[in-house]
Amino acid sequence: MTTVLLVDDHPVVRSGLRAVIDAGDALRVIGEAATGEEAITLAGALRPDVVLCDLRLGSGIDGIRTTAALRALEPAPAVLILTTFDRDAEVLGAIEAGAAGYLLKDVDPEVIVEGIRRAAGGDMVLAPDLAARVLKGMRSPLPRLTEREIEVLRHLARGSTNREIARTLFVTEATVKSHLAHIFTKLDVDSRSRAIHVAQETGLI
Amino acid sequence: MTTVLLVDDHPVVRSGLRAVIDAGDALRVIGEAATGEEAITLAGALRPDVVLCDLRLGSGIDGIRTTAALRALEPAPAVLILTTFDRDAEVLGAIEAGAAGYLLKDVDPEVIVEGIRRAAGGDMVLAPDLAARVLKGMRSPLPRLTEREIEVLRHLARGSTNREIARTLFVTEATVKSHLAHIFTKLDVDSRSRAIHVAQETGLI
DNA sequence: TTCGGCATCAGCCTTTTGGTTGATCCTTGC
DNA sequence: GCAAGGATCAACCAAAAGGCTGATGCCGAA
Repeated sequence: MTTVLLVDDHPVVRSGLRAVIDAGDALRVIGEAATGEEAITLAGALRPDVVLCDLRLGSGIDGIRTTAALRALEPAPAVLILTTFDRDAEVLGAIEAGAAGYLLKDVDPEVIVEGIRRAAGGDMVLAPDLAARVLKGMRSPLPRLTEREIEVLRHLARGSTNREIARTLFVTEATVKSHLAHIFTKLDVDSRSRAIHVAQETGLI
Repeated sequence: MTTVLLVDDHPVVRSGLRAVIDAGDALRVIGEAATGEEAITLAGALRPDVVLCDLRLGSGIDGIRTTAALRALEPAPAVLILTTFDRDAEVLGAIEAGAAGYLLKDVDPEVIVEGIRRAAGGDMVLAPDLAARVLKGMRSPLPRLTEREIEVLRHLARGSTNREIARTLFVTEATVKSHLAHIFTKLDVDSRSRAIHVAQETGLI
């Protein structure tokens, strides 16, 4: 019997997953968590074979950080990411954090069950096109942004001006412009609006 | 016995809702639809008392249009909107389309069951702060944008420059700037980035 | 028909952004 | 220790964006 811990901030989704998973004989849900913190605690106590974890967990730590923390446990559960969109940045981030793969939320129940069984068996569970990229060692077409750049990007997406960003980050406008120039180059755009768009499209923020 | 039709493009969410709703004695799920079109067909055939409908339905018509079509049926089911965010524009749009209210997906199962029961009884089901605005006859605090302005806003959100927007809409940059000035005034912002942010926050686009 | 809202455009001016180049200081890895 | 990458800053220039005022044509409601 493969044991499963569910992590999703929506009770309804948890109920649905539980119904789907417990329907068969091979899998059993042994716990539910609404937040990443809770998931880590519960996983330590319950020692599930597989953790099925939503990428977005409302407030608190996100699915990627949760994955990293879960994989640091001993024994480490297989972590399967549940997501609505197969956005490059986040999914690949989760895989880099040690996830065994991801499932799209809009697939049929059987696919979810099958995915969990494969993850428990040590397989990678990925959509074909993404699997190809991962196996070829390519990260997403988007270069990595540094932490600071992501931070600036977030402020950008809130509509902040360079001056505002500079003030909040306690740096000069020159520094902000420098970060932005790097961000633009990496994202291959030439305006803040388009940077915001690309960042949102790719799940960078 | 109150009958319920579920409309959500995610099978897992439907399973969860079914489990939650069928758990009690008062409600019974009599059908599930993955799209708005399917929902309208099924509602006509099954005549549910309440339709629980996700606001976002992937491809095809959205929750608002679905609501409008459902309310045009005879007899019309009570339509309860399911959503992740209580974004003004969309939720109010759904209510204008005849929805009996909305439920946030992250509430507890009991709240959902209670909401369905109240909707079946003809009540409005709204979060307190929004209820206040609706009852006071106020639409959202945001002024209405014209169609053209929304159109410009959409291009804006894709990161287009004024020149690009002008070209695609076959007008001059002066016109685009004029529309933008109106948009900025109405949204109470002073930059395109912030306009994008506000528009996304409020579900305007 | 007159008025208001909407879409269209123009000119002028200031501010903000973006491009470029180059520099310093730190940390980390080899 | 040195190279590489990252964060920080500066100065200069060109382009884009934004603020303001005002004008025209169209349409529908009062």
